[in-house]
Amino acid sequence: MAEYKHTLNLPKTKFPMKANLAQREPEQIKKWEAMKLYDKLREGNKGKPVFVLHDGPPYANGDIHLGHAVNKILKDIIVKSKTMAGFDAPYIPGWDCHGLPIELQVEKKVGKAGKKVSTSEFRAACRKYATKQVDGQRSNFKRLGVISDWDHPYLTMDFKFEADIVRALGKIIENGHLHKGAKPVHWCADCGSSLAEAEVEYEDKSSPAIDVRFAILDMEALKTRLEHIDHKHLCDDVSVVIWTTTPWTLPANQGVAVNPGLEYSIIKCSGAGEECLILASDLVEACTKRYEVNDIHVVGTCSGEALENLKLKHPFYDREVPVILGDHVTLEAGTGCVHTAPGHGQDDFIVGQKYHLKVDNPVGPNGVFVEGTPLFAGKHVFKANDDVLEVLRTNNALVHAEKLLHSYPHCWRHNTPIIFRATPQWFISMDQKNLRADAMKQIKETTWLPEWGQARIESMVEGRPEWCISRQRTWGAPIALFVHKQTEEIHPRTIELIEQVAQQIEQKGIDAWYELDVKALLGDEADDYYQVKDILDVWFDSGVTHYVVMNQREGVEDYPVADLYLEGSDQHRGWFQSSLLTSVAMTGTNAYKAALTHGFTVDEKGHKMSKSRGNGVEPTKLSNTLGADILRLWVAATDYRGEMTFSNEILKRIADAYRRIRNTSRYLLANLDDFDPEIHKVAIDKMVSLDRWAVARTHQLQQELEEAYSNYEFHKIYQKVHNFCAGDMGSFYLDVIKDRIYTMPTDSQARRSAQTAVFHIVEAMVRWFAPVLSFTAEEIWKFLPGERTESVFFSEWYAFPDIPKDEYGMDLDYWNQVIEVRDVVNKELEALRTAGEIGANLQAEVELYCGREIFDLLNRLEDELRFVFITSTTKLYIAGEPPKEAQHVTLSSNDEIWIAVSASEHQKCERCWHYREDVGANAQHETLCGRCIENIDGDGETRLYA
RNA sequence: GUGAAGAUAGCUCAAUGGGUAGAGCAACUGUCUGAUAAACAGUGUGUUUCGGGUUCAAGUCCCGUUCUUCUCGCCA
Repeated sequence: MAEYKHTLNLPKTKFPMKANLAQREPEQIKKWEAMKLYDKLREGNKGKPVFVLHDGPPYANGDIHLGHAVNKILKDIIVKSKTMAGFDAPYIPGWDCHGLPIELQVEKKVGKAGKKVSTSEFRAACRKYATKQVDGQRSNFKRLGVISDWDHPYLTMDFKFEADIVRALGKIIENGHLHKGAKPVHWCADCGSSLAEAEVEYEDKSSPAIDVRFAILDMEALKTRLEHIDHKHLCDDVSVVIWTTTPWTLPANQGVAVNPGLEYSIIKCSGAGEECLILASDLVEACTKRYEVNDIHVVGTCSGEALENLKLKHPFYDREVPVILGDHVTLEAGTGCVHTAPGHGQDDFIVGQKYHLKVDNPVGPNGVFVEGTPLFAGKHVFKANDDVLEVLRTNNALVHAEKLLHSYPHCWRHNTPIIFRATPQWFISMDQKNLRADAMKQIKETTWLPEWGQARIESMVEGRPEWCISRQRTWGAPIALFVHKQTEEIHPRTIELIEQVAQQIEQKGIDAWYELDVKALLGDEADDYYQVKDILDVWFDSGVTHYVVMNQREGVEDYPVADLYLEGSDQHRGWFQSSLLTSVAMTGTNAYKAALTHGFTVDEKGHKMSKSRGNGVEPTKLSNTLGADILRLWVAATDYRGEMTFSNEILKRIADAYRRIRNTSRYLLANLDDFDPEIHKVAIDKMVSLDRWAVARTHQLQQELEEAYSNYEFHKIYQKVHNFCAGDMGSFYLDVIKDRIYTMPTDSQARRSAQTAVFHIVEAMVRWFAPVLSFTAEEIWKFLPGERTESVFFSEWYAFPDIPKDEYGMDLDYWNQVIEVRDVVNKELEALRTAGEIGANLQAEVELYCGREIFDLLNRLEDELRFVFITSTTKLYIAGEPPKEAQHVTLSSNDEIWIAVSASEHQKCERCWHYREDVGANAQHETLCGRCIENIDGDGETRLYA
């Protein structure tokens, strides 16, 4: 039976069907390292136009999560696709290494800096810890197939980097943006440090909400203000009532603010004793209800303005505080009278300055009332709340107390409530040298993708407060300033001194600042100045990577502005902004030409992935089970502009799609087993028409893909490549050419023609998905016939041969029409099959009755039409009188066609499986058709079209 | 609570300046056994989150709603 099977050219390949990615990928990574792929790419691409995607540094702490993987894979896809598009695209990875999260981890191990260990020992431990974290994350990123300069990353803790951070600060000072202030800032008692806006998160907290009497001291003054009301209704005791959720700030109270434009009521309550309370008129009802007093009588009303400068008694200290006016007072909650502690609130501070109120801050850095604070010294503020309540009760100042659940700022690292605390801090001013305005201009000069990113960052920069860059911590770059002990002015030679300090830091790291020989630096002035011991906000570190890396590092040394920054959408508030601000402050222009953002990963319910929800996914674990290419394909397939949904079902679909792409590649390779392009490649104008179509169609798709790559629309690439594999290739072209490749003489032109097309297709295809399925592409690359470079990444998009106008007029449009007819024929064949009359299509014969146009169209294929339909016989007729059993179909061109299908009555050729009349006609080959005999014994058949 | 973005078949994505909602995958059914832990063929599927409005006509424009994500926030 297998007599003729050996005369066929069946597909053959060692390319494995089963991907086995988990095992193969690590081997490939080793090969990339061994061949020094990254270095060779830099060398080989020298002189090409440069494209720089500047890597935003992940924080060097903890294992990478899916979000990290998404970010790095997207960057990798872009860098690789740019490389294949003919750019020199260096990719220097970085890590953010200073900062509190690392300090906290190290504290757990060695104890607090300056207590159990010296600060320099502590810094050494931090450096060691960060190094380890970088190593861990780096191997995780490598495992994802990301190609980058892994051996030479930039670390913000490199001595050179640390020195350059200080230099960057110097540049910003030189440009006049530094500002020293003492306003209240977010303060974390656990950190013992100020926090930036970005380090604050709002969470629900239960606080005491209390109403407190501030008795009016000067009744005569009050009466003067209230001339229009009958004074006899006034009680002896009149109090302004404030409402607060932070009782612990009362010791620092310096006034009570009312809104000048609001109306206030003096109400008389009769209870245990008679008293009068002053409340905003609109809040009287809510307040008295809260106080549970029923018997009330409104004595009179007045504007808030009328109360200005009335003297009040502090509820428990022997202190007179004034009534002051402020527009920030609203009717949203409380009493309309606001307790004002300038040291503990931003509005309080601002309004306090107008009235020259004392900025009292009795709270130490650890959140404990300092020694000498009457009644509360030594108590932690949140614990002191109860004590304050007790004291208020004792002093009969407490009107009401309850619990309130409200949104309250928390430290993003400790997750503990933070406080406002007025301390001397360093700021980058947004306005003293027009930083805000200049940054706003630069935002307009920058491309934001998606577009709404611009509106987002504009609103942020427009409204943000000045940037508090000082931290009272240990592990970070120093604010290397000398401040005059008397004048509090920074040293006049600051810029010069900073450079000298930077040079020392470059040699010894940040410890150089603390071991500094101040005398040597300042000479006789040394005693007049103190050295600032605050460190810089870590956001400053990462914010100046544009200065430290771009324009300095090899590969990007002549390149001051990055083409692209690519981060999660949260970085509008983070790195995009810190980079923008520092860059504008230093140079006047932005550090990047375009900012591209991706969304966050969410689970199948659309909820974000987080540790606490337990719905997170470990990318490394995924790589080691399903393979990094599956993960990469998911990243590419997902429209990252919105949320990126990850679920088991999605992953399953992705794995299915992967198998389809892989298998298509495998089949293409299998048909090239005996093909050597040097010897067998058929010139494009000598190819069979259908093969030329296949090349043209592939070329057309490549153009679409190149555009999608340059627009960073990877999900389109996924869709198009997949559809190409399943549609154009699987269900049409590859199915049709089987007959030619399998049954025609090995070296026949028509067979080599098909192989030539397959060769062009796989050459193109392997490049298309190399940026995404890097491991698989590399694997295919090795199986491709012909001379090969070491890696697919040394090549650019495939250069197709110029396709001449088809001599038979069979262009893309032509074949699209044929395919449409093929589809309707297939439907009829399916009906025949369902009826049990045929099995395979080759068992069928087809008769088509059509109008002149379609007839001419199909007739151009002559007898080869049957190969396009994969049927044994196809006959064409001018419509006339179609038989009754013929199915009538209207094509999209409005042309009509009648289709009659039937099972063939002929014998099946053992070799080509067609059912032909001439099977058995030749006595020497009783089971073969004439075509097969010609193909094995004769010169072989001729094919022109399909 | 603010601002922004999104919500279209089970999944991933489409749908030019408003004109009968489309692909692929999955599912199901069948075929083949010369891509075989494959391949081919055929078959459905949607109150386009929901509710209004404008219009001859709305996934598309307007108003509102719900949910999600990012973001902001002195409830003192």
